[in-house]
Amino acid sequence: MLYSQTTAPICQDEDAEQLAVLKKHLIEQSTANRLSEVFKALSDPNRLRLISLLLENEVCVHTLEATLGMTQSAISHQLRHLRQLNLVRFRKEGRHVYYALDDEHVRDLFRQGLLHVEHG
Amino acid sequence: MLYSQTTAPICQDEDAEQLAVLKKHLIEQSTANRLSEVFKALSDPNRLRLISLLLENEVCVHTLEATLGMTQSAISHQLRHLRQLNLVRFRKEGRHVYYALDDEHVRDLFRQGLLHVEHG
DNA sequence: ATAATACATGAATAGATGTTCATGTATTAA
DNA sequence: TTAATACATGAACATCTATTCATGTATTAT
Repeated sequence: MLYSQTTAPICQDEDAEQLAVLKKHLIEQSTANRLSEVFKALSDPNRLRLISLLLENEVCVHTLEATLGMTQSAISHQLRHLRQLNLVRFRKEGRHVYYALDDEHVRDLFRQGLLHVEHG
Repeated sequence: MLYSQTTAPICQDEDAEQLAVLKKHLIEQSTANRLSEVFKALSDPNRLRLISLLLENEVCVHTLEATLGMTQSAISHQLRHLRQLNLVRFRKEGRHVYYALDDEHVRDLFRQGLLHVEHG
């Protein structure tokens, strides 16, 4: 078979039953929204570089700045974004603030995506 | 331990060796760019709904329109986007055009993301 | 040939997103 | 207490993105 689909091509005027099958695959709008939020968090190159640093370490903002070559402000804004999505946690210690990734789903998706991109 | 990181907190003025370890985790800029492209493709709710239909079936545009409740134009634009990223293939048959997902990485990421979102 | 169907596409537009700039707060050092 | 360091945040701005609107092309039906 040229096209390795599990079912035949679906076109509504041909088979009404197929249409019903298709509709079962359609994800809910609310599911789509939540799913897109997760992927959106991983959709920016600088945010991905930031996440790659937080993946296995607690790191303070200043060190992120030095390592990423982004401005402190840009990093803080990105961290705020990730905080609002509950994807990172932070801990204040003296005048430092340590951030770490706090979502296993994102960690898993990041790693899987990386595997695919690196040798896919 | 309160924070289950694999290494100690990293802050540059405390330990230069730790900084070197951290830098090894930082992904390349080009890797970040390519990775973000993949996740960006999955970052829009309507596109996710569209992809959910193409995940296991070849479907023609008109049926996508009827099922998704989006305009034909919006769907065609999204399909063009996915085409340019080589994420879908298409096949013309008479006056119909059948689309199908053509990237296992995206398929895997979609499914994994869905699992996490649905019962995570 | 003419009309209708299926799909594509450029332009315009509204909204989202990421960065910078300026400034503010909290903690430590001098 | 004064200065410096570490970080946060609002506003402004430029860019990107998704949709709509109008229109175009190709195929089939009449």
